[in-house]
Amino acid sequence: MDRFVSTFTNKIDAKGRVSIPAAFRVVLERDGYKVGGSAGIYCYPSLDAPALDAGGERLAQKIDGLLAGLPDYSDERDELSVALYGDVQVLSIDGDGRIVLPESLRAHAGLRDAVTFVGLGEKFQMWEPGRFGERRQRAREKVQGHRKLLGSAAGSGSRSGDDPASSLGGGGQGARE
Amino acid sequence: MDRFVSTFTNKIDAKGRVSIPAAFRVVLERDGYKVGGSAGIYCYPSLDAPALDAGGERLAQKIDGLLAGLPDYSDERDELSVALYGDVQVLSIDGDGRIVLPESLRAHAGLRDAVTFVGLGEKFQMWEPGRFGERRQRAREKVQGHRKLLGSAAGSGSRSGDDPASSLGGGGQGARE
DNA sequence: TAAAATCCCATGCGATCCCATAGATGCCCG
DNA sequence: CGGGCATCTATGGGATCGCATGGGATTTTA
Repeated sequence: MDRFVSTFTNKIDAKGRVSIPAAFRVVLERDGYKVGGSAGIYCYPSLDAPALDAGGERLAQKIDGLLAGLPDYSDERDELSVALYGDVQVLSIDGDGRIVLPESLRAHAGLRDAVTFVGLGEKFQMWEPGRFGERRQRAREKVQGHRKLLGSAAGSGSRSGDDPASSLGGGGQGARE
Repeated sequence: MDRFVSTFTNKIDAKGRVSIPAAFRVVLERDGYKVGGSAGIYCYPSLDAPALDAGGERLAQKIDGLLAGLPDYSDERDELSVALYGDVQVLSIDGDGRIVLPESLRAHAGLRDAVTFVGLGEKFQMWEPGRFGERRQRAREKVQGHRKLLGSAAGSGSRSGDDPASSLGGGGQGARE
C-alpha cells in the first residue's frame, strides 16, 4: 500500500499526544520517513476547511511543484507561499507512533480530545470528529451528482443505477481455475 | 474467467467475520491480490444503494483515475476525495478467506448476521440478504420489460438465472442468531 | 530549578492467525 | 454403476499478536 486510505479516529491524551493510525505510518515510512529517525511529517492548516493537511516527502514535493509553477514575484505565489510554507510544521513521530499537535494547529481544526484521520491518497487530513461527520455527509451528497462518472468508472457503464440482480443471468461459469 | 459472477450468502460469525465466496477469491487473486500477502480488498458504501461495493486493485485504479482527472486543490477534488477515499476501507483477507467488516460499513448496508455477495463483473456488492431479495425481485420485473430488447441473448443467459442464493437455505443448518 | 517536552514501559482490547469440525462435491476404484 | 475416500469450503473457537492508550521516569529548555 502506498496511499493514505480509510478513516480512523484516535484520542488525544492528557499530554496532547495522538497515535497516528498504523496504516498511515506504513505509508509514511514508504514515503521516506524512518520511525525513530530525525525526519518528520509535514502538517499545515487546510486552506479551505477546518482541518489539517499532513503527509510525507511526496506531499512536500507536491507543494514545491505547485509553487514552482507560478511566476516568481506574483501576488499569487506570495500568498500561496505564505499560506502554505508559513504555517507548515514538521512534526516528529515518537517511538510509539504518536505526534503532538501544536496549539496553533489544534485551534485551526478545533481539535479537543479526539482526531479523525482521513486518508486522501497522497496526503491525509485530521478533523475534529464531529465536524468531519458533517463534511462527509455533504461530500456524499455532492458525489451523487457525479454518479454517472462513477458509474462508468466502476464498469457498469450500461446504466446509471446499480442493478445488481440484472447481471445475475450471466451464466455463472466464470470462476474456474 | 476474471469477473465476479453469481450470488452467494454467507454468515457473519460472532467476531464479525465473513467468508468471501471461494469463486470471488479466485478473481481477487487474479486481480493482483495475494492471499496471505499484505494487500487487501477495497470496500466502500455504495453511493445509491444500501449495500457495499468491493473489488480488488482494478477497482482502486478506477477510483484513482477518476480523481486524477481533477485539478489539484480544487474544491471539487477535495469533496470527491473525501467521499471516495475517506469512505474506502482496505480489508485484509485472513488465511481462511475471511474479512471483518467495520461497524461503519455494516451500518450502511444494514448487515446483521449474514451477507449476500453479488457479482457485478469487475466488482461485487454485499447486501443484507433480505434487502437484496426485494431488490432482486424488482430487478427481475424490470428485466422482463427489457427482454425483448435483449432478444435471443437473454434466452440462453437467463437459463442459468436459477436461484443460487437459495442453495444456502437448504445447506444451512443452524442459521440462528 | 521548575515546567515542558521526550522517552520508555505497562496494559487492555481488538484484530489476526491457527487449528478443528462438518457438510458438500467430485473422483477413483472396485 | 455404486460406494467410499480425498478435497474443498464454510464456520466456529482458542491462542497470539499488535495497536492505541495511559502513566511514570528522564531529559531538555527557559
